[in-house]
Amino acid sequence: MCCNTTKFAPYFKENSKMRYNFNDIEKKWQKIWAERETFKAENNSDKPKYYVLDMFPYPSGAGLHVGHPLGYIASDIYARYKRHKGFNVLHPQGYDSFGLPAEQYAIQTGQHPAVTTETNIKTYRRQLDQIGFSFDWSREVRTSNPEYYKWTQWIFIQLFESWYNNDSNKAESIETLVEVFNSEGNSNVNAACDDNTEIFTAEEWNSYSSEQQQEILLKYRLTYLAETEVNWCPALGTVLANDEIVNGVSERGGHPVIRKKMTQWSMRISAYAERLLQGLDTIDWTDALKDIQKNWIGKSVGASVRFPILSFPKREKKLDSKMPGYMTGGNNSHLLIERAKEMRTNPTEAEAALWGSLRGKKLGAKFRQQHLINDFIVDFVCLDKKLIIEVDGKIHDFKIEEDKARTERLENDGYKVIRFKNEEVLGNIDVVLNKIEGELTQRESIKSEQVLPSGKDLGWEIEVFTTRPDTIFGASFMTLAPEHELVAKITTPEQKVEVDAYIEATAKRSERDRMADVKTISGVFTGAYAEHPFSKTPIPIWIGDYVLASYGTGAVMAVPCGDQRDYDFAKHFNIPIPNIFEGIDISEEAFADKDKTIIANSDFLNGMNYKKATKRVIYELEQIGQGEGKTNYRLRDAVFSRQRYWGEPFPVYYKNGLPQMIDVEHLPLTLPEVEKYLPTETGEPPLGNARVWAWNTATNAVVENEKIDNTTIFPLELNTMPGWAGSSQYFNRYMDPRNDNEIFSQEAIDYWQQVDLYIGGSEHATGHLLYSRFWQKFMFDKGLVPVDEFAKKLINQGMILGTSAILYRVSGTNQYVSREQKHNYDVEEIRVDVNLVNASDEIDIEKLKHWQPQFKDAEFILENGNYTVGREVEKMSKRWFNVVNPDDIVEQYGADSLRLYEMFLGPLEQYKPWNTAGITGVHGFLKKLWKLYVGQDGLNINDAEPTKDNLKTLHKTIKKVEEDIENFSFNTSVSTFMIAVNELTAQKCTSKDILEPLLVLISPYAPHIAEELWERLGNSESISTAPFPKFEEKYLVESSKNYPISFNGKMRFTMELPLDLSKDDIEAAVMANEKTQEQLQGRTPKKVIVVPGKIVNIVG
RNA sequence: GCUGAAGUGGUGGAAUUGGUAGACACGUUGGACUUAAAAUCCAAUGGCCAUUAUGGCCGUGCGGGUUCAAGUCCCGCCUUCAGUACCA
Repeated sequence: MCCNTTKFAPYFKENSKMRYNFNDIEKKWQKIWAERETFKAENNSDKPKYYVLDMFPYPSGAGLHVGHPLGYIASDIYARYKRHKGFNVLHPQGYDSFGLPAEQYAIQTGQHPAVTTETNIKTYRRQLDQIGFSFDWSREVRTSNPEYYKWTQWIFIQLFESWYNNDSNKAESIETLVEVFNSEGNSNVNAACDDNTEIFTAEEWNSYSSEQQQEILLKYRLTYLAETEVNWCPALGTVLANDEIVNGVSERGGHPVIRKKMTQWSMRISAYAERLLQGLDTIDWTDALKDIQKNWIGKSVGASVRFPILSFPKREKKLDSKMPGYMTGGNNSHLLIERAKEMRTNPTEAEAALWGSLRGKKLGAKFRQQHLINDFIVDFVCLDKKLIIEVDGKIHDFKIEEDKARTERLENDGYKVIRFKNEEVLGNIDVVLNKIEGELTQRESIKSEQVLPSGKDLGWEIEVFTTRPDTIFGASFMTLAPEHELVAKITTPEQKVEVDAYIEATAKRSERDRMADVKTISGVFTGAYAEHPFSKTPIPIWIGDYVLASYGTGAVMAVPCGDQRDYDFAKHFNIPIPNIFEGIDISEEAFADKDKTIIANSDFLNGMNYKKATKRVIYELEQIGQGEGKTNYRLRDAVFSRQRYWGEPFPVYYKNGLPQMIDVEHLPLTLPEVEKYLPTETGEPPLGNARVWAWNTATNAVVENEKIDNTTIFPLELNTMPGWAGSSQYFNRYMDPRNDNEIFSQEAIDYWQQVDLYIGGSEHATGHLLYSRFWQKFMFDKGLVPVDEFAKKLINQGMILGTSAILYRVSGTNQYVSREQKHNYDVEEIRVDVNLVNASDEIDIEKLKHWQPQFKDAEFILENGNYTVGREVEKMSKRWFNVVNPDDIVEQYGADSLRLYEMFLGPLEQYKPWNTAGITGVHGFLKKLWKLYVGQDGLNINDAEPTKDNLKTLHKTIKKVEEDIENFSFNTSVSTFMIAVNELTAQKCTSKDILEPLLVLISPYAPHIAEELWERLGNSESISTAPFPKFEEKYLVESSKNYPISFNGKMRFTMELPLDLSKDDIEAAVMANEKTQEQLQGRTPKKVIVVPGKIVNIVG
């Protein structure tokens, strides 16, 4: 035995070298590529540049599944192809390594997210390496590295220091804005800013305190602090962006989401709405993706119209109207007057705040403070309206009975008493003032009984946005969102109860309920009327929850004849539906087709079409000063704060509650250590747990929290940045990733310019891909990048889906029934590991019993001795147990097989279920390819002159593969390779002139086998930069064509004819053929169509 | 509802401007090799009807239309997927 082994060993060794030993070959070349840095890109080169980028992955604990590499393989093929075509190719890879899963894991285990992330990245790297990607790993970036997020923080500061000038249509330094404020105030500034920004003069600006100025500037900055209503997810303890919510629950984990008000950092992306829209026309992205972004930006063009509010209808007088004068004290006045004076000079904080807003008829009525009424001192009173305002401190909680008696007595005298708590006044004075204002308008003046307060006199008006100003004469009512600020002011006393009840009911309904319930029509009349700008007729004002406070002005002019919702609303509440369309029947439904509209019953708009009428009505509105043309966008500013640990810290500390930026030279501000990754007990973000998280402005260092003195040492921001922060400029950082002085050098960005080809999933359409475009445009405005779109071309690869395996458990038992019989039982679906199931959908019951304990004692109702599982195609996910790992495939078939197979599966953009059944096909192809080059005894290659057939096969392959790669049709080029190898094998081709160029064609797809065979052919340089073979038409030129001969369009037989025959000659030849006569059976054809080189069709 | 994409054998999918529908694979069936299995090779494979090699009919979601000729173009539907959703 021993001797035999020794004797045959050399033979086996030799033989194994001749086999397609993919595991050895792939390891060998991966090592060589890494050692020689074969794919390292230089920032300067004589070659033209090409930048191919993948969306970098989040390194999750589950590792790569077979879906991840799909896009990477496609981009790698393209990158390799471009190298063959003589380009200097940048093809980098990195990790989007901040994110929720690592943090969730940290919360559960206490493991620092950085540790988990590092482990996961190692796994990713190993998995990526074994697939043989041509990444330039020397440029790797990780968003969670301080050296990287230093620049994320830097961009944040740049945004903070900028405002958007709508006149120059670009972002500008905040300094330029301050200059304008100093010299002329803000009345001429045309900026993207908060809606509630007040107008001030230069004098006023200069009189403001530094804090007041900073507060005003925040309303202009491109990143700003604002109290916003956010999507709060209690389970995750964080705010979610709209695109992180799917069907009302969080995308991650599926937890419920509620609306909540919080102070948050926001990004003023809305300033860029129009440019984000226009820019789409300049880039080569798919229409599908552009449409998603267009919809998301949601531009609508129309007009803004202002409707004055009319007087309320008269109501009966109930109040006792004896004139009280201003001396309203009672018998004990002399005792109380001194006390009242004292209280006036020493008001509480809340009283002082409120008085500041009530004094000097600021609300349109005179108030007195600490005034005597009978034997009471009331805080504030408007004698004219007999309205008393009381501001209560904590002590009043214990004097409820006393207060009640006092209120009763005052009300008997005809006063109305409203009470506020200190916190209400200090917390949100606007709400308080709004309520007071509402009360004032509801109460009659005792001085003037005949003239009622009128909205028109007060200058109140409802502003609406409409896309159909041409239908303004069809407006028969108005609807306000229940949350609209005017609602409290204009509602008449008669309607108040009903309106309040409706508002309360709406507030209780969650977004989800509102969404689910689109059909129910609800609303309430406020009792108030607005005046039509042209007809001057009164229009009733309703509230209804179909109007959203967050879009437009939160108010609509309802034109029931032209809008179905308005129509339904009008029908439901019996509101008139005037018809303003010529010859259109609106008795059944509204008519919304604006292109077919001719306006009638509309005064000066009669007889006009939509376009003309719109133009005219806007002109008329401008003439009377009640409206103008306006464009609205659905795109909202993006909330940028997350109540999370594992994210970029904001380079921000707080001085007197106002945010201050840390100087750029002190970046990065690194994440502090915390003991717990959960929010603090007081509900602060996890960074609230950090003990060393204060900023010392003297030393410019992070110091212990105890040292905070608010003079030199200040608290730091506790929120962190969202996931998209780190991914919004990473593509530019790859150009110069190790630069510590700049985000990237001028030379680097000038050389690489922008991404030429970007490949990634379309699920990022309204997230990463929109935010990145926004930041790129900002960087462009700042002169930092040469182009304002970061990716010239974008391809969306489809997702590879899993095929889940489903067991059917009979309800309430531990019995499982096979698929065929499930309809006979009441069953629940249970997903199980797909690896337990064979290709015929039969499960291995023994393995299943060991898989999870619940199956140990389970009973199975079989069908023909087997248990067949149900199948469901869905997203690959750990929780569906349908994840297929690429490692096993690589182990069993090799990386080249995996690469080819993923491409062969179907068109790149298509969503497709993973199914390993076909992988033997491409693996067989590689073996066949190998055998074409390597025989039992060595290479099959020689210098034989190629035959005509050899050349024809090669050149048609060159042509097809080149076209396919340019069109990203990778699946068809795999077929083309198969055909080529099948043909060359049949031709017994051994010619080096054919087989060597063929390797270059295949190399982008299957680089390992190509490199190996390339080397065996005697090449010492890597195949990766070998020139792509040149296609030559002459080898494909044919002298004859096998014409399909069809009769009435149906192909019956074919006929070989020379290509240089004329039409007539072809016709003659075909007619002379006996098969033609057979088909015709004596009939004479009516017509013979001859398309030379294509087809012959005989009609008749 | 609106916007976009798609619908082709048992399966994944081909078909560049209208011009031989089903390339290339998988699977299945039969055969060769083998003690056997694997691997490999050969043949058949859209359906139906015939069968003497030859043939015939029907077929690209459904119904119409344009054309010598339609998977491809036009009109009207159906279904699936994705995005968005009371957006004024």
